[in-house]
Amino acid sequence: MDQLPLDVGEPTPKSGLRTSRAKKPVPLAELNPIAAVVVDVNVPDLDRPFDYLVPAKFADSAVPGTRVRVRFAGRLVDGYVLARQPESDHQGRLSTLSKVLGGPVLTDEVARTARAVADRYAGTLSEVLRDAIPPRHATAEKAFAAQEGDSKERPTSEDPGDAGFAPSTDGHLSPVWASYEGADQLSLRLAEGTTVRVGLTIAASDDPIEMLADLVSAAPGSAVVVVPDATDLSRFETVFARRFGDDLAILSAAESTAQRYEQFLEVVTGRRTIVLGTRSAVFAPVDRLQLMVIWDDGDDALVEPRAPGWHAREVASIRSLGTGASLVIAGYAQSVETARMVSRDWLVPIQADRMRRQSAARVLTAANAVGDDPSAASRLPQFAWQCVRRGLQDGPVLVQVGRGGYIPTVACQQCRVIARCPECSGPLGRSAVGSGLACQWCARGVDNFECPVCEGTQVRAVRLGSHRTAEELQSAFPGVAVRVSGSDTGVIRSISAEPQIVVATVGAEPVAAGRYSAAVLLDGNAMLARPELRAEEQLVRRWFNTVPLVKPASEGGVIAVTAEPHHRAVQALVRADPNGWAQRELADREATGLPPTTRAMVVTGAPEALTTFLETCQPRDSWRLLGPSPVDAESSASQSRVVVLAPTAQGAQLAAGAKRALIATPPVSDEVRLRCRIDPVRVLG
DNA sequence: TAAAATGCATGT
DNA sequence: CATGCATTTTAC
Repeated sequence: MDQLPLDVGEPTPKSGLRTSRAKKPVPLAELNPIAAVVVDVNVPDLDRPFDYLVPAKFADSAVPGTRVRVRFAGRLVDGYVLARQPESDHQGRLSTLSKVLGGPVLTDEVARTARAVADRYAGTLSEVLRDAIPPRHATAEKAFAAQEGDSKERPTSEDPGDAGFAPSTDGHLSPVWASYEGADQLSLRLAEGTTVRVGLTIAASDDPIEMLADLVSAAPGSAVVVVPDATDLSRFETVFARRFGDDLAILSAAESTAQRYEQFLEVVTGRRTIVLGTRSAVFAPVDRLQLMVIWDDGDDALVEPRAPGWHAREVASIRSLGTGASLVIAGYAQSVETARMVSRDWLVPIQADRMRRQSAARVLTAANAVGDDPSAASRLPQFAWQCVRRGLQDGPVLVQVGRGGYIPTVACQQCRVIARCPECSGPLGRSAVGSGLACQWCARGVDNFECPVCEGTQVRAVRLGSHRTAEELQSAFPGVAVRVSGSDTGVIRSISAEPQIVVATVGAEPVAAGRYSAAVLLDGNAMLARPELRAEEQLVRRWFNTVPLVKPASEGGVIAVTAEPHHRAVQALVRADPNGWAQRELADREATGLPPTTRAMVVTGAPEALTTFLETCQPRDSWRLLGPSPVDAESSASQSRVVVLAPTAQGAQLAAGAKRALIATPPVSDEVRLRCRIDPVRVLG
């Protein structure tokens, strides 16, 4: 309002410096001389496009989606052109694009998806784009451009007559799908190109990779398949490479920068239409996206560790909503989030019929043990020993153990149910002050504990035993090779079909040629006792991921579970009913108001900063605030943590409030940065 | 985030 | 009412 910008060339008395530095005017692009640019500056305040003048020399190269360098706040920064416009509504002086780097890499659709993801997680667009677009590799780009120029017969994805790849099925799926009710509908809708969203639970006896490849084949358009890690990726790649040939691109951060960027360019130019990759591949800029598949969405590797910490499943969901692309969330187990999407009719559940599910390895528990078993309470009860012994008669045996470590939590002395906070149902632990108990989530003190199950008033500490399992087994089976697989001792990928014992920590189970003849799942009780909100969920998922490693019941495959036989997690395994377990867990979360039935936000930082944050955030009455409670920071600065639980219907308000608060909270220099995460992996505990 | 603009206490 | 340093504002 006050000092309106003066006409070009007219010097102001007080801006002599600027005038003397001003460059001679550069001719501008005739058409749409303004570029809206998202600058790579990660400040919540600056999370909006900035307008720049497009010089004539960039008129044709600075198209939407291209990487540019611009002068911003005195610095040269990277950015992307979001759009070209005839004019700007910016009142001040516009700067000029400094450089254009390569061709377009950011499609309009990915930009919109990334914007929605940033909004959902109270992050910035530039943060999300950093995840969505791999770092530029100039050499790879040059090589790619040269190669593109050479090949005259560039495969046109528009051309329906292109015989390079024809769907191997005419909307018909392979026979394995026969036991999956609703699969015909699914393939039909994929073939005709209508939107379908599915929660797919795969039975242990079936091959998920071939099945998911079937779905990709059934869909005539582009597909993106996301797996959690490099191990899954290589298994999928073997099958996908065979089935999709040159249409397949692999997007993974494990590749070299050059390879990764080359694959990305193949995708963004539309030369490859089927993408297989790890979490960031969920943003793959394929041409006419038709199908997204997320494999094993309960795996935490699908969460981007850097801010704003998006989950590939949620990104896929957002992208599906924005584009109408079909969505398949598949796994041997069903995550609670997926169960929720099913219960909200956002996903259609598809799973194998009971007969097919029951065809997997038979599950034994202590309840199956005959007569009194004196060792039933020990770490490796008698029926588990027997399971190992019998298994060794015709193949390898897997012994799955939980991670070691002390668990500072308490359980009912009598019935061993975990002691929980009557207020927020967080786990109770020994209070740091005094001798009482305190909630580890909301810091509420609990003086008079009463077990809601058996009314006991005494508690006991729960801890994991040390991992002597391998030695114990070795001395019990002297002639047998006992190998250990774990992140500390080294992970074994695969083993032969020879009789041997593999002791593996959860998540490090090798694949056995011809499958294991038996498996023993240990430490279930201790893992079920962990204070984390998602401990049981992770255990159930791990168990269901282990079943396929063991021979089916028809070949004598047996799995022994040492955890409490009547626990619903064990029952789910016995009955091969992961969906039922997820439904019940969901109902519990609903009853206690915990995620995913509520949207969670975890804020950590200096106590004063937290106060400011919460004020600006304007929590509604329907939101629950847990804490602030002190967090045991390794650094000397005192840190607190607040957990905010809001109804998911108010997720947008929560994120918007968080963003407002992040802007308002002064960037306390030196102090520990205020951190805010929405729906983090570790919500509570 | 980094520079510019503003604010505030201090000293002449 | 300059001067220096801290805090706030702005960024095309």
